[in-house]
Parts: sequence; C-alpha cells; structure tokens
Amino acid sequence: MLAEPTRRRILDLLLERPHPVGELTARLGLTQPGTSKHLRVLREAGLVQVRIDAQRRWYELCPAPLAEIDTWLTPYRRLWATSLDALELHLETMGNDQ
Amino acid sequence: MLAEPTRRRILDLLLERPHPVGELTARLGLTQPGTSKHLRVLREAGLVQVRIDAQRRWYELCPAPLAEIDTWLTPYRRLWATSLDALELHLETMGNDQ
DNA sequence: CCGGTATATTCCCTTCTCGGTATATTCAAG
DNA sequence: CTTGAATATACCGAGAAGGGAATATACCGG
Repeated sequence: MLAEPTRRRILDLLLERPHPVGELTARLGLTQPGTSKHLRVLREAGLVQVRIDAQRRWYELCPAPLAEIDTWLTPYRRLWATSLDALELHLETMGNDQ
Repeated sequence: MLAEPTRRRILDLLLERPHPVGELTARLGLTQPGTSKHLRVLREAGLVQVRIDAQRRWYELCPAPLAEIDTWLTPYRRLWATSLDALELHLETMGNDQ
C-alpha cells in the first residue's frame, strides 16, 4: 500500500494542503484515470477523504491510518532509539551479510 | 511490502528474538518454502538479516528500513500529536485556505 | 561416503497491481 | 437541451506476488 511511491507522493502533496484531482494529475505526471485510481485505493484505505465542490473533488488527508502505523512501529522504535544501538546494528550488518 | 500480514507477523516474532526458519514455519502455520520466500523478500528489503550456524539460519531484525518509515512519518505526526497542536499548526500553515 | 535435517530454489497456477485508452457520469453555463 | 470541464469506471495487457509441490543445496553425525 504505502510501498507505492506514487501514493506516497500523493500523500506528501496532500500534506501541504487539499488538492483537486486535476492538480494532482499535473504534479504527478500521470494520466487523470491513473490518478483517480490511486485516489480510490487511498480512499478505501481511509487515508484520504473527498470534499465535493461542483465538479471538483478536493482530496485531503485522513491521518488516522498513519497514526496506526505509527503505533505499530512503537515497539520497534527501541531498536534505533540510541545512536549506540544503531551503530552496533549497522556494523553487524556490514560485517555479516550483504 | 508491510501490507502483507504474514510478513508483519514475521517481524513481530523477530522482535522477540532471532528465530531459525523452522520455528517461524511452525509458529506461522505455513509451509517451509513459503516461509523461506517471505524471508527472502524481507532480506532483499533489508528488513532482516541471517546469521548462519551450520544448517540453521537464524533470522533477526534489521531496523534501518523501519527507521526510514519512521522518518517519512515525521511530518505527518503533527496531524495527530494533540488536537490543540494540530489546530494551531493548521491555522499557522493554512490560515488563508477556505 | 551415506542418510537425515534445515533451508533455499524452481515450477506452476491464480490473483492482484499498475499503467494506459476508451467510455460513462455529473454538473455548470449558455 | 447541448456543450465542455472534471472526475470516475471499465477494460486490457504486462508483470509481480502469493501459495503449494517438488527438487536442490549445504551441513552434521556416523
């Protein structure tokens, strides 16, 4: 879901401010249907919501699912909490495998 | 990538402690090749690393990519930090919007 | 060297994803 | 009612992903 770079770019654009589909299309360099399909995925994942203004659809961020990821990440955070741990893990990585 | 529930379970198991493939297979209820293939994906994404001990492969967490997600998440965090902070930032950054 | 154990790789099939083109829908304006 | 703008949906093809079964590889004990 968030592995998709295009969708992360959409979220980054929506972090600035809400955008209508046409602007997103232009800034992403996609076709309009391509943009709409990403927006549909994001909508169904609850990451964005739409505000309808005549023919324009203003898409805006819905941060709740991101907050859930943030929560899921919590127990892992101790792994890089101190620079010492990070350095140890880094050296281990370099020395062992790839 | 992390949308895959099986892979999130693998990471959760590896958060406890390193595991050899056989234990992961048993605790996940997958076939052994299925487990190995998920581990390969996680390895190529840099999320786990292997320590070889005779025939056993001990898989352990590699937190760097998770730290990157944590970093990517940073600018979004203000959206749910506290409702008061969120409102303040909203007014600061989007004062002229609608 | 041989058998057994632990793991990886390959093949096959089905389902999903992403991008594009073409078409439908909705609404405002005239 | 017709036109044009903004957006959504349907459909198609290439490629990736997920799972199982079968097979290969690597290593230990004897």
